[in-house]
Amino acid sequence: MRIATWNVNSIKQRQEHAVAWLQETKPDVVCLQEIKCVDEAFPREAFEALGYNVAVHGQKGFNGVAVLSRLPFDEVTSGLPGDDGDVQSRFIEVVVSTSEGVLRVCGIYLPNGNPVDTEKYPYKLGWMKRLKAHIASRLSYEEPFVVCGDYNVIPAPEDAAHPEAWVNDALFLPQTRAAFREILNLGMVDALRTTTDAAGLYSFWDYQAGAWQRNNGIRIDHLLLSPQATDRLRAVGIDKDVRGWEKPSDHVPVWAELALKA
DNA sequence: ATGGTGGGTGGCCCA
Repeated sequence: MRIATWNVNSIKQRQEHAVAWLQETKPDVVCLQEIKCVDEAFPREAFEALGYNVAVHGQKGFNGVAVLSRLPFDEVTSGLPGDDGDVQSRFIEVVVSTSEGVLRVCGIYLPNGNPVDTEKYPYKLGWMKRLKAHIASRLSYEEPFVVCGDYNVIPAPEDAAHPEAWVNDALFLPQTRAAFREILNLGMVDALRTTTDAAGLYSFWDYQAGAWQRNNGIRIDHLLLSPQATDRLRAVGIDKDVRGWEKPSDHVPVWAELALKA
């Protein structure tokens, strides 16, 4: 079972890329972020034609998350618990049944948090606190469970080509990294980092200043695994070549292969 | 070097 995450930066702009990438890599479950459209405008037919079930939690213009799955959804819920006043569409959770039991997947678009001297940074930290509480609650189920998406967190200096450029940024501030570590300390495992300590593995390159051409990247798209999912982890990858396609997203897909038969 | 680029919207915000 291959589970992938990809911030597409507008599904309308990236529909053809998404179809080509799905046909090439055939993931079983895909979490998409920054779809930037309302539910009704999501091009679900394009993905249904490839055999995917589609769950969407959209929003006009900004944010928006979706899940594509070859297996039917047993459950779909959206909205991160803990703040009824939060109207931003950044969280969706699904459950599918494999031949070896259930798999729970949360797709997240964690707030960016910049500029840090505005209300945006406390919103990010509050969102991370709510995410931690939700994950803690789900871990009690003792299921294979994956929380993947655009975390907008650079976990460590080796996850940036130029870490010194990020020291005052919401993606790398000590408080941000500490909040991310608190989630790991619950028992969640960073799929990529548990398989390699290599530096220079990135998932995002800014559109500006030739960041892609200079390989000035950061690793901010992550798959965090419950202990029961970690036990089944077989491979992790970053589909870096997608960043070199015509009119790309600024993020590329990241995926994990779990030993779970559909 | 306080710009640069690319997505949304609607007469600027967000990343």
